[in-house]
Amino acid sequence: MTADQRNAKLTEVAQRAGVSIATASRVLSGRGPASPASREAVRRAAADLGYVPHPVARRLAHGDGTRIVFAVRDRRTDILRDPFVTRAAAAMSVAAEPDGLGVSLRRLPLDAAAELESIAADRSVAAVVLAGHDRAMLDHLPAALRGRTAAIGAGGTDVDSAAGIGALVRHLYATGRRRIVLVGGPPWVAAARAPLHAYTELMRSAGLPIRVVPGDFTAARGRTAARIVLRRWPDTDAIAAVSDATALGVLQALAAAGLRVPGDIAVTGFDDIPLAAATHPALSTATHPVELIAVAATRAALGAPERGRLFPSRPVLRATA
Amino acid sequence: MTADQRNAKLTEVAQRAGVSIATASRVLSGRGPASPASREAVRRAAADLGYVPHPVARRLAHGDGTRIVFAVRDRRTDILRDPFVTRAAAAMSVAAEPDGLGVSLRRLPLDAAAELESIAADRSVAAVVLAGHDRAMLDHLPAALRGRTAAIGAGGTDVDSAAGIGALVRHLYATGRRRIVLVGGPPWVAAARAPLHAYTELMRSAGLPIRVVPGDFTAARGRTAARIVLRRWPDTDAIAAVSDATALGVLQALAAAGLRVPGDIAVTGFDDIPLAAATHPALSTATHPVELIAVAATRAALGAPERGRLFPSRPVLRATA
DNA sequence: CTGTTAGCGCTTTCAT
DNA sequence: ATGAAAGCGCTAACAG
Repeated sequence: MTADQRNAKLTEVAQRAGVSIATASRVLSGRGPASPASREAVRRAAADLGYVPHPVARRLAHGDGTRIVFAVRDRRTDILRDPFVTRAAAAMSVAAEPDGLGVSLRRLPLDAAAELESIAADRSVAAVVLAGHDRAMLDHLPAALRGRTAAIGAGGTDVDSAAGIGALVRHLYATGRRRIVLVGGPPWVAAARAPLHAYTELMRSAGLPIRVVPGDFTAARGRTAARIVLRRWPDTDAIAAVSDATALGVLQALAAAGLRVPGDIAVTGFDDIPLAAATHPALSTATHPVELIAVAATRAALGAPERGRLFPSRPVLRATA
Repeated sequence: MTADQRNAKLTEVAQRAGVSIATASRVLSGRGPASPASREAVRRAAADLGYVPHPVARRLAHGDGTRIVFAVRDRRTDILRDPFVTRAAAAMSVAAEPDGLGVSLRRLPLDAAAELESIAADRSVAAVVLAGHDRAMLDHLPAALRGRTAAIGAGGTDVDSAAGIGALVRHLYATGRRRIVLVGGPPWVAAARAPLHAYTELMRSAGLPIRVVPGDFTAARGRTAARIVLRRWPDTDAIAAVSDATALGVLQALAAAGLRVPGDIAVTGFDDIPLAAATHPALSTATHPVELIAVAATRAALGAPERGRLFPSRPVLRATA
């Protein structure tokens, strides 16, 4: 590999291989026919010259974009700093790297019609990954985005949160808890429906009271929610939150209220964030393979076949329940 | 704004405005002269057609890339899932979005010469942001990368960790601690030098023993480090870690050893991660504006003037010290 | 100030 | 199987 100063271009490779630029292109891009002979010649020439194709030129000729937009719908303006979002975005940035694609992060307001329209019109966008969406959003996607959009959450690639939360609630029940409160997700997020449904069904079939406080996945909301719970249902003996951050907020508020965990009240989270194991008492929760999901969604957005896969969630029982 | 089906191209805008494509380009790209008259005509035509420039074509003509590579040098293979990295990457993804640039994440081995060379040869790369680097790396940057590379950490954009750690150590001293151990960063990271130096100087000038255990910013290493400390220097009355994750690991190990914090041993972290406030006891630490730093580095890599800025770190005293 | 004319580097018909 | 040539959409010398 005779490393060259300036990057060689396709013309030079073709010249050196003694073929036309068209043939060189066919060989190097892997599309179209080429005789074994010229195939070999081009390969060697490219290697000799240390040829690196120009991805931008390639994409322009193809007519496709150079970046993946991860668009997160949320009312919180700081949602793009949320650990779930940053983890997913980072995983996407890793997954798309080999393709020469970068990822851009955008927040979408609850009504995102206009934003989606402008994203669709931006020719630098290769694909879009959505999160925090509702059904309407998925159904009214701009035509130009169809076929190159994937969603994380309900209707797309998601964690099997129903199974995860279900397992935790069942565990709470099995360990004697009967007044179990769910601190759920935001009502306007489609993905919040599944765990809520799982909880509701379990409680109903066990003949137990259904007690739900809506949340927003934050620790701050967890603190507030816990206070609401204590005031509204003083006999509560377990709180299941749909996010670890929320659960930690709950733990704080309970401690401040002088309650012992799990003695007085058991607490569970969801996500199994790294720090869930590092707190006192260590949090019982269920796994959430965010990175795997983000990568799957990215591939789906880029046209990979399998869509709408549900990733398993496994309960991790530590000290709080 | 007569929204059009297909994206209009510059030719059509020029045609509609009654000027040449060159003039239209000059007006729309903002470079080069143009009479107020044609300026206005082009603007209006573009608006009428809902013209959105083709960023990829633009970049090809300009000869510059379409993505920012955030390259993190570390021996840990899972470094790209580290909260610091994901936070920084996400912030960069937000910052670069308006420019139509995406970000890609890559891990670099300790000796990254070859990788940097290949990044330099990749024409899709607009700029590079480095982290976890050492001096040699910065000095031997491929020529093609000079002028479009910025670093997070020593020699680049960084938090003033010396001031932050210094303030915490001084606080420990002021509250009566005399056997203060530092759990530092990895020796092969340039950015780990500053806090170590700050600690060492303070201890030396106070006539106190210098006790350092190298770390790697992880909670696991914090646990190990704490055990080492207890064995090696049983009289230790304070442990200052250079990362919150590490400090949490330290807290765990101390709790497991039956020691009370801050009664027996005070503990401080660094970063002020959101969960630092949510643990029991709440962690005393110092702020680390990761997002601001990442954005500044991104701009620097893209050619903004100001480089090598140091961002302030403010102590946040909670319960552990 | 403005239009003409080459590119930017690669892909892809369309003949041969 | 292969080459010539026409784009992909925009930018930037270079004359006027």
